[in-house]
Amino acid sequence: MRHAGKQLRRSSIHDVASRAGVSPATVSKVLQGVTTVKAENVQRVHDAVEALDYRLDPFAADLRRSRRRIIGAIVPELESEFFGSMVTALERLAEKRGYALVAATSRESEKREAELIERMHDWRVAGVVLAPVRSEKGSGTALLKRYGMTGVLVDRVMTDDTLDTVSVDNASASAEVARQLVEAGHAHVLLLGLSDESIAIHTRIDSFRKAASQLDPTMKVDVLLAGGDVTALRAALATYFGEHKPTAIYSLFLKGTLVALTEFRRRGWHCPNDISLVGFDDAEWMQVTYPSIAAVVQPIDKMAEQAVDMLFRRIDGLEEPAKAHLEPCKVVMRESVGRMRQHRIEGEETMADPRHHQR
Amino acid sequence: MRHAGKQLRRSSIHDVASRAGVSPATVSKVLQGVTTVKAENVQRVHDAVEALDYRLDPFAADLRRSRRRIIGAIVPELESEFFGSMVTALERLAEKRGYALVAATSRESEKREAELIERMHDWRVAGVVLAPVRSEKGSGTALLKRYGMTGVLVDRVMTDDTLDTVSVDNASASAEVARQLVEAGHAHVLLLGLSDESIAIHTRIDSFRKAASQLDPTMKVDVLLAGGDVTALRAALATYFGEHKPTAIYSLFLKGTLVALTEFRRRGWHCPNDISLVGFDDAEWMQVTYPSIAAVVQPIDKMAEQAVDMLFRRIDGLEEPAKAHLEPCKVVMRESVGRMRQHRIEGEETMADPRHHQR
DNA sequence: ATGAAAGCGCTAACAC
DNA sequence: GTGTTAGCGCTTTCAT
Repeated sequence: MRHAGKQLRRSSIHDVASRAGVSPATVSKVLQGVTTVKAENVQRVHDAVEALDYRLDPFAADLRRSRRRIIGAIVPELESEFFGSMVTALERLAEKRGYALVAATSRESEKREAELIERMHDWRVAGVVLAPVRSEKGSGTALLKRYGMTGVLVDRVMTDDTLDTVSVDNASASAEVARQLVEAGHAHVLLLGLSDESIAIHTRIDSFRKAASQLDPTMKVDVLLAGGDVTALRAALATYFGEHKPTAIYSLFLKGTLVALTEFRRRGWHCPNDISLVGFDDAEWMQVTYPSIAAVVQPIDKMAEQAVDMLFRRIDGLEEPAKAHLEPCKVVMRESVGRMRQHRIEGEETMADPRHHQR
Repeated sequence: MRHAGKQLRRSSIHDVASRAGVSPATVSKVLQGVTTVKAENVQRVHDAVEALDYRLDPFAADLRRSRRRIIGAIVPELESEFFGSMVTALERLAEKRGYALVAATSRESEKREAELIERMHDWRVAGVVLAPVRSEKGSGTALLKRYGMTGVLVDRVMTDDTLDTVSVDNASASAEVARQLVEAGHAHVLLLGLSDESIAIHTRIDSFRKAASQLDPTMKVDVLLAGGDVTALRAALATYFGEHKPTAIYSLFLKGTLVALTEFRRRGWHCPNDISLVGFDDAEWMQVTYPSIAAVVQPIDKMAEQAVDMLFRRIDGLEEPAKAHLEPCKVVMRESVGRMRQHRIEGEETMADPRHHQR
């Protein structure tokens, strides 16, 4: 173990070889744990490695092997804990299999997503986990196919695909939200989302509708889908509240929950007194605020596990039709959802009268 | 542009060369924009590239050049928006200079941090941006030096270092918090943190103390530093409240703010009526909750810019003593901080009586 | 203006 | 058991 300053050239396998008095090939064998090397030479190599502070260049090795021990991850963003946790989990799982994970953010841009896929292709990654920007119709999955890359899609459901996908059981989750809202006596619910092409979002909407109308045919379900960004949604919600007053909001995604809370603040409304709120996506802060915010929690680690499993099955050469894996969510009701008085026993359509106290 | 299935071998520079009827060397020149190539051949090469869907293997190129166009980022975690935003910013900045960023999480483990530094070393990255685990005394910076790697530390102040560092002006920020708290009439403040070795935290404490005692010599400042993890802090805070009742808490880090909020909930306390709260680190949710939470906001993008600037200056060969860069924070007061009645005019030491309303 | 040759650091046949 | 040889895909003198 030698202290090194700024080295001009790092020692290579040749240096180790000559110091150990063997050939580079032997060093390579020792380093890979091939057992057919004479014990004495194994020792000499190890000594040389130690003396020279030698470390193998994995890229050079991979180059020769024509097979990169890297898997790529492309996520829309890293600013919210969902994808942060996702990447962390993927990293751990990939490393467990001897691969390094390189993550990149598409920053919600389809163009950048495409560039990143090309970069991963150029890097000859063994596989890529792609969390597509917004729509799963995106060019991303097409590119993956076009390049013959092995990949799996996460956080989006399958469309037509020849690609394995891992996502959350949106239908069941939404149905469960509907069930709980109906049971709590809510008769008018607003679903809040962005009008992207995402099938996931539409599944959330449709299953909510279906479940709700089954459990309470009279329930009124509004859907507010703003095009574009969060600002548009904020404006749309403000307008909506000018004319309607649902007893609960079911936000279809995390930012929607924030938008709802913002608008509540602006109007001086409080959960659950004035309105109830439950959102898709959980976050750490949601349980410490007052009121705590009800949420559909996605099993991030499970999704990551599934994704990496499927990916490596493909990397290992499995040939079989693409599968769409669905992981179940948990719906965690918290203080932001109030119970309405006697569900419609006297045909009443009055406003909230939660049993929960505010303060 | 040809549609490819699973390719057995991607076309290499040789394939392009032979298709274009030139040598690989010429292709390489064309690809690098060397101007001394005959226009006709330039065209032929481009045509061949197009026809074969050729893409250069950057790792092979880097290998030959003995210089990897990669910079590494090592962060403690990606689950909170701070480091997520940091990595996103670093990625953008690195790419602007033609480098790819590979990020990895040390998961708050010094051991893993060391392993990651070694991996970056093995990868021959051009430089690394390291956000050290907890203590900046960590082995991380030592390893960086030992390997002669060029790197910069972020989010931690300089200790003894021969390494450039970029951090936040903790002293000014804390002094400003003290000023605002004193001005709001607070006379007893609890500082809440983890007892890691971090100089940053101690700076925050010391400057708060100093500023506070200057502005109001009678102010009582308690400091609660729990060893280990967040659970320990939660317990310590619960105990502390058994005996003391400050009028405000200044949380020294994000998780502390969550712990404080948790404990407030458990006790049924509300901000700012029962107690005020301001925390180091801002988050998106803090402005939409009720009450909104006051926070010291760190200029993440600025820090990233500084870090990348310094890093590349070193990569480009600059030799000069390491510098410690300090970026100023903004202190954003929000509803969680209340104003106490007439600051001690009649020697009163009564509890909160905020002018802000709760609901 | 171009190409042959050498080589970045490594691995894998295949002889010996 | 071990070394020789021949690359992986690229760049870069250096002749021509």
